[in-house]
Amino acid sequence: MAHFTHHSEENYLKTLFKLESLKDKKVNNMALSKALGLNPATVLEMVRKLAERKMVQLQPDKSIQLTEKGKKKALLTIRKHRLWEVFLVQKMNYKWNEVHELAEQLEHIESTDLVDRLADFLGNPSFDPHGDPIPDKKGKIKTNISIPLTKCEAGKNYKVANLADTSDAFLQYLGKLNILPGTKLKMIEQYDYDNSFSVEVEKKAVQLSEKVAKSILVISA
Amino acid sequence: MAHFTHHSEENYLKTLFKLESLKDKKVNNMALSKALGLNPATVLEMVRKLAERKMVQLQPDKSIQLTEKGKKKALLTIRKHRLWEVFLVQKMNYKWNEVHELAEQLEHIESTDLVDRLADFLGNPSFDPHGDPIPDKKGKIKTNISIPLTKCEAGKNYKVANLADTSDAFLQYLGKLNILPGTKLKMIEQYDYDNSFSVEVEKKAVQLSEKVAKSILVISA
DNA sequence: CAAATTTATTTGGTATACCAAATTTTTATT
DNA sequence: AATAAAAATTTGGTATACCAAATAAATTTG
Repeated sequence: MAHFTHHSEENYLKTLFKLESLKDKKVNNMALSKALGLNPATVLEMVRKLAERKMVQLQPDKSIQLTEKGKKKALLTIRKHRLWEVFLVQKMNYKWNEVHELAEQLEHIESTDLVDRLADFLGNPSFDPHGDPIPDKKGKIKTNISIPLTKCEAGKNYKVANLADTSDAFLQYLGKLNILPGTKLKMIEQYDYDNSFSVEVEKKAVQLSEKVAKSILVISA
Repeated sequence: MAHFTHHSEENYLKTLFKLESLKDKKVNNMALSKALGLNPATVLEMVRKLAERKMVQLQPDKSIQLTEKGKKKALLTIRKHRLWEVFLVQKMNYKWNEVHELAEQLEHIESTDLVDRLADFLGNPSFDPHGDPIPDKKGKIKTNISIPLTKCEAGKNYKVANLADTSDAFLQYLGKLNILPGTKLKMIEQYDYDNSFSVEVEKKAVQLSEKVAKSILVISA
């Protein structure tokens, strides 16, 4: 019985990794607690255990930093999560917005071998259904720093790097909007109403649904 | 965070179900403890909780019996386990004897919907890679009481009911041995040496490898 | 049937992972 | 710098799921 020994460890590391890479702001106990939805006392206790296990380092200024070991484990957990998401969408016919909870469970299955086989089975995808990149076996994320349009900041300029959906229908639709790999665009804003986006392409405003936006991968420009 | 609330519950119920259906001997605390590999004190404690949850009933003679509710949950857990085993063998290319541990983890994923989709994805198989029957969505096991030859008792007579492997190669091989659905045979013994079997078919002894035997499903005769 | 053995049960602990309510420390803010 | 606010930390608990060792009850057996 594989005693879920460090089942929650993966959640802490994953969350920590996301917080670290999100902003360049240092991660403190409060931020981590909020992100995990747990009591700060609990989180502090756990972080100390993670420090004993050399997964994180508690800096003198009380910020929490992943060690290389911790970062690697975080990335491998993210890999598992995202591959299972691809599986759920591609093979189990879930919609991309329905899979998070289930992937959250599946990511804790302990077997790197299974994950690698799963990756092969799925055709070694580089992106999950949300457009987020999937780390490789060694925990390396494609240095391809492209992000889906859904994660862009208003007012900034980007260049289309890649498309997560390569179906004809999608490509033709984008073609009509004059969007293709290489196109320069500027994020205007996201509308709360339907989560759609407004972007500027060749001096003209274009409306993009969330579904479309998440499949357009861009890099800063 | 789905607190694995009754993660171990499934193990207890599953094990209990297997013990109950194995022999018609009643299941006591000792037997269950041994089967689970846990301390009797632990098991007693847990069984009492299961009784509170109406999953089992503690009989006056101290035997432990599954309620209908408990039996159903046990069967649904077994369903999950066996479907994941099929997935691991058919899609992840594991060998049938390598999948138990992993299925043990996967069976605890909470989502009946996923299990049903998985079943569809796998073509709604009736047997797992070991030849054990897979309960349906409602927890019903095919009343088809056939068991793989690997589970037969020496000296008893059986009739071939079904084949778990329907590949041409397998059918042709069996054909040469004069074994096909309907054939009557008698189990002689299993050899520890290579786990192969000796059975009597039409008064002649026939040697069957474990691999072959597990795909031959029989009923008592 | 009484002793021996096996089961069941109780008791006192452990580890993990949580929380709420202080309290202390740090960081603003005026 | 003094105070207010925020963050960190401590303290005392909880629930789950385990265990070992002691005791009690039931069963077997000579």
